[in-house]
Amino acid sequence: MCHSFMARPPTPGRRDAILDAAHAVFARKGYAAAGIADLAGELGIGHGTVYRYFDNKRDVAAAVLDRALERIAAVVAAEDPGATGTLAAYRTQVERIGHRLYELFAADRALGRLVFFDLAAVDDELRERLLAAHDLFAGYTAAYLRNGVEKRFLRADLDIETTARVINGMIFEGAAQVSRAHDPGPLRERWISAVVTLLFEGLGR
Amino acid sequence: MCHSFMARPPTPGRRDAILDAAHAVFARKGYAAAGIADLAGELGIGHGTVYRYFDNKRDVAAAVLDRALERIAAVVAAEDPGATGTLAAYRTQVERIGHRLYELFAADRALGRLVFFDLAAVDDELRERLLAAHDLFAGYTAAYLRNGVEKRFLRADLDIETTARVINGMIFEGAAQVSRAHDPGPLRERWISAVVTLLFEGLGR
Amino acid sequence: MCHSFMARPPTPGRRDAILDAAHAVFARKGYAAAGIADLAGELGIGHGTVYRYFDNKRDVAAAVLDRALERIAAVVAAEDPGATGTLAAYRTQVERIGHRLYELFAADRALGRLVFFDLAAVDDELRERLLAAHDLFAGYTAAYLRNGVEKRFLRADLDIETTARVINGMIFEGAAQVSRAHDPGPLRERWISAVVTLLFEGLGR
Amino acid sequence: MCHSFMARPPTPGRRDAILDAAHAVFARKGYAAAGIADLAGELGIGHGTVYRYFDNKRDVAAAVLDRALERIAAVVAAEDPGATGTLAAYRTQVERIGHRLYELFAADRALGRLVFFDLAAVDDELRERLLAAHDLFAGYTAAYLRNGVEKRFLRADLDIETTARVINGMIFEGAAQVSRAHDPGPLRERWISAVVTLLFEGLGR
DNA sequence: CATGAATGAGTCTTCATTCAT
DNA sequence: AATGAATGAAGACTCATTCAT
Repeated sequence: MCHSFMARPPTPGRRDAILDAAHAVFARKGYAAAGIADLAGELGIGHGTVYRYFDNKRDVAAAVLDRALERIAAVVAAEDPGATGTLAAYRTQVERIGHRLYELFAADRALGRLVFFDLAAVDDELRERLLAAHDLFAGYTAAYLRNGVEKRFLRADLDIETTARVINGMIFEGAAQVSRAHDPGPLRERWISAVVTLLFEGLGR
Repeated sequence: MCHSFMARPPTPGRRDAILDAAHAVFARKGYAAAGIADLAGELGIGHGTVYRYFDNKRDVAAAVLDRALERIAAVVAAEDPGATGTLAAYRTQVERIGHRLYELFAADRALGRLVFFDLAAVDDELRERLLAAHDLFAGYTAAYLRNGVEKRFLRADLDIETTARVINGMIFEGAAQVSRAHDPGPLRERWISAVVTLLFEGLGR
Repeated sequence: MCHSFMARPPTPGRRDAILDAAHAVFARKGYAAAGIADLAGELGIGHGTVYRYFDNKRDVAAAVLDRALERIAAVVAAEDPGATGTLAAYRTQVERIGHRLYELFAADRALGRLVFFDLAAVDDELRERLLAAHDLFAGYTAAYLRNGVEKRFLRADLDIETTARVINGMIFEGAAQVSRAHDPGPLRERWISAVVTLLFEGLGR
Repeated sequence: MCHSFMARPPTPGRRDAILDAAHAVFARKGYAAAGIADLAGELGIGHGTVYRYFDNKRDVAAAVLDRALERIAAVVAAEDPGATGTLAAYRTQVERIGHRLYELFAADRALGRLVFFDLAAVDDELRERLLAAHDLFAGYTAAYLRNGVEKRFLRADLDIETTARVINGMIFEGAAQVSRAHDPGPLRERWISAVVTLLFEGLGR
């Protein structure tokens, strides 16, 4: 007998599976060139099914972006900004965060392309969401800096807000490079080393 | 001599006018949402006319990107990497470049959106072109660093290539911020100051 | 068994319906002047639907041509070239084929216009396909002639290949005339009679 | 001084030159695919110039068709239908016409493609013009047949009108074959021979 | 007369979205 | 819930034609 009148609940995990597929396909073909049929084809499901889990294509992109940003935020937020009390300890903390971040982008080559290139071009709202994440990340970095200033191991005259963004700019440019690289391994080490040297030792002799 | 039989020559500046319009429209609506008719409408010309100067929509975007990158390159390349012999002089040089760059992005608010968000998403080839420009800009910065190392006012153990990209990351993140800001004036000063402080004085006390 | 989750299957006969419509519309307006919207309008379907069954407009024309040629080939191939052993029997066979062929073109007035005028002008490849059909039809006619020569009721010195095409030329010119005629009835009889007289009795007294 | 106010007469021969170019280009690319710019490009003139000699593209095609049909008519009409008094003389006359006709199509390979394929598909009116030419040619052939019947060297019971078209069908199918052939030489001889044999000796033994 | 820059009507084609099954 | 057939809005692009020079 046919049970079509019973509302079957959404297939568990299907939403995530669609986001995984979208993550891969958007990164491979670009958002504009990727079709809903491509996402569905990647999963072997009917493309109408995508619309049971998302309102429209843009909605999928928004969710992909959100998930990507959450993964980055998880790395950034994993440390406690108030946990360090010395410059050396902060340096170690920065190195640790850097390693985890570059690990993330090295492990998922699609991530960088999505976050740095494709999804911000979808529409104004998504670009704002990306920029809001930048603000969030800058807030985290600022918290580290503020802690350092308060604990007196960082310069008292730092423009904390701006310096936080400066530092994030260095780091995310590095993430972008790691995403591009054929072999991200050596690049990652060099990048972290360059950032840390600059931050803690400066350019001059 | 009789010119009465000569056809109307290509309208001088028409190609540039189309690129100007495209620059504005792509930045306002985004590349995907902007139609050829929007570009033509902006200029009050027939949309078929656009196709006399460009092969297709993507070709317009490519030219817009190239022009944008050339304007940035002109700023980056305006200084002589070998011109400085002391750390103080180099610091002044960095401040000068920073001012000109932020001036550029402050004066043309569309520029940042195009270069940092929209045009890289058009297709693979444009993204590669943008990345090639990054490489080029990194090369310029590296030349400054190399000069400093040779002249002994910068640390001998610098990873020049990577540090160049780190520095560019800081600067271009700043340009992106200036592009976003409602009032870029104060932001620009703070940013340059933060970058310069970091480069030449470091985070620590 | 429960089929409630099955999508709607491809509408049976839809492809043929589109070809029927295209057959009519191409013959009425000509291939170039007919739009995909005309085909769809003829059927009361959305014009996007046409693209679910055909790659593009030219592809529709190719299928229309193939179907038309198959219908002609079915008539030409209905008889057995080796079935006759006397000149009189062959004459009867020729009359039978002629009747069926002219019947086909009289019943479907569009067929002649498509095959003789419109579809060969679509592009080189369709013209080649039409010429290949001519070759095929000439092969059939040649088989009849070869049978006649072998069975000694036709002249031994016939240039079979060329004569086959000569005969087909007569017949298809007749088909073209029948297609044009307002009332094909009498024309058909006169034509078959003229062809048969010429073939079996000659011009002279 | 500039004399642009004086109406300069049309460049002599320019109209024919355009028709020559159109003849070649239409045959090479097909009417639909050929642009006015292609015609002008072939001649090295501005494409606006074409409009000084023709109202529009279709008008060019019409003139090309007319010229082509006139060249064919000239061959068909070169003989005097009443000039022969015996079957043998008529046979010779037919051979002579055939040779000249195939000579025409062999010398100008474009002619067949234009007349048999491309130009009839331009629009209804051009197709009618082609069919009118067929009628005209049939009239000539009928005049030969009528002469033969009157002079008693052809069968009295001939359906002259229809037989004339049957014969023309044979001949023009031959012309189409000659147009297609890489080397029309041998084909031409075989074709004339086949037609003449059929007309004057028949298929049977 | 000759030119070719400009135009925009017209069409094909794509694909996100809907919805009957 | 799942499917994929159907839809049609939307837009890129072509090119015949016009007309200022």
